[in-house]
Amino acid sequence: MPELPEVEVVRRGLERWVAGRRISQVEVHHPRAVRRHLEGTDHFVAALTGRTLTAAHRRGKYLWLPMAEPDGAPSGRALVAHLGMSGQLLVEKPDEPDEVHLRARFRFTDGGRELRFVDQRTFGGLAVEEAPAGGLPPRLAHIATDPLDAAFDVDSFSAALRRRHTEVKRALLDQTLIGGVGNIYADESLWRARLHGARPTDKLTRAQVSDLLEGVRDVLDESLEQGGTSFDSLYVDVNGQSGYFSRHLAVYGQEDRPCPRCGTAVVRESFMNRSSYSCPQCQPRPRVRAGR
DNA sequence: CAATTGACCTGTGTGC
DNA sequence: TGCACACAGGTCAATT
Repeated sequence: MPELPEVEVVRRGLERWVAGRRISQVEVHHPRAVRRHLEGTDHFVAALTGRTLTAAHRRGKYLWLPMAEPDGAPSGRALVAHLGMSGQLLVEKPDEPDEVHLRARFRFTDGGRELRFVDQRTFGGLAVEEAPAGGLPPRLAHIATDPLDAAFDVDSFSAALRRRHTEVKRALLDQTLIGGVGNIYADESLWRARLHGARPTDKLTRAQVSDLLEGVRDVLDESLEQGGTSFDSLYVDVNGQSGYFSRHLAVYGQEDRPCPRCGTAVVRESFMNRSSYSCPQCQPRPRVRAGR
């Protein structure tokens, strides 16, 4: 599934292959793909047709592409995309056969490769949103910056984290606190920081928060390196999975396999309706759990 | 107001 | 062979 590094790879691909091109035609093949565009499918199509996509930006796992009017003036709006769990943005020759789960297609006035949104499970989606020139769309304002962003503020993150009364894994997954961290990176970061996900955030020391943040930063950096290996291809691909998943995961999906640090068997626990993986030796459960 | 839970979705794998 | 069901999990509305 697309995680932050894969989304960043997609952003780079869009920047390279799509930015600067003018849309000639838009097809929506599944209404659910544009459900976040509240004015409806027709409005979505009309808002994009004839406009130029001028750039590609990312905030957490969200992407947005600002648009320009036919005369070149900024339109004050942007195409916003979220890949959900199975979404892909592909740049393909027009004669490539349609994918089974093709949800939307964008053709361009240059007659070149088209942009396709393919999404098996339709958790992802597209919308046209207000977006001030050079700024963040207000609809994405609640998404916090990520540690790869120059604007990320370590001190305010640390303070916010320790002000919370919740478990540390919940906090890592809370996009209003830190952007871009999903289930996989949360588990990997916690393992690196030797913290169990159920540790209460308000009891974390400054040093533990610092270790945790370093873990997040390292795992994002390393996986971006992996996911980045294929971004030179013509496809704006989401399959960064191959390299990263097989080689770099210490605990995620590694139930019963030895912890790379101490050899203890990794355990899987159910948490927030999803799986959590950890090393019971390196990441002991807290004695007093967060909550009430 | 902060924390937490459930709905949304479909392909894949497993057990009976 | 076919069926039922668990699982994957990001986001947001609804609820506590």
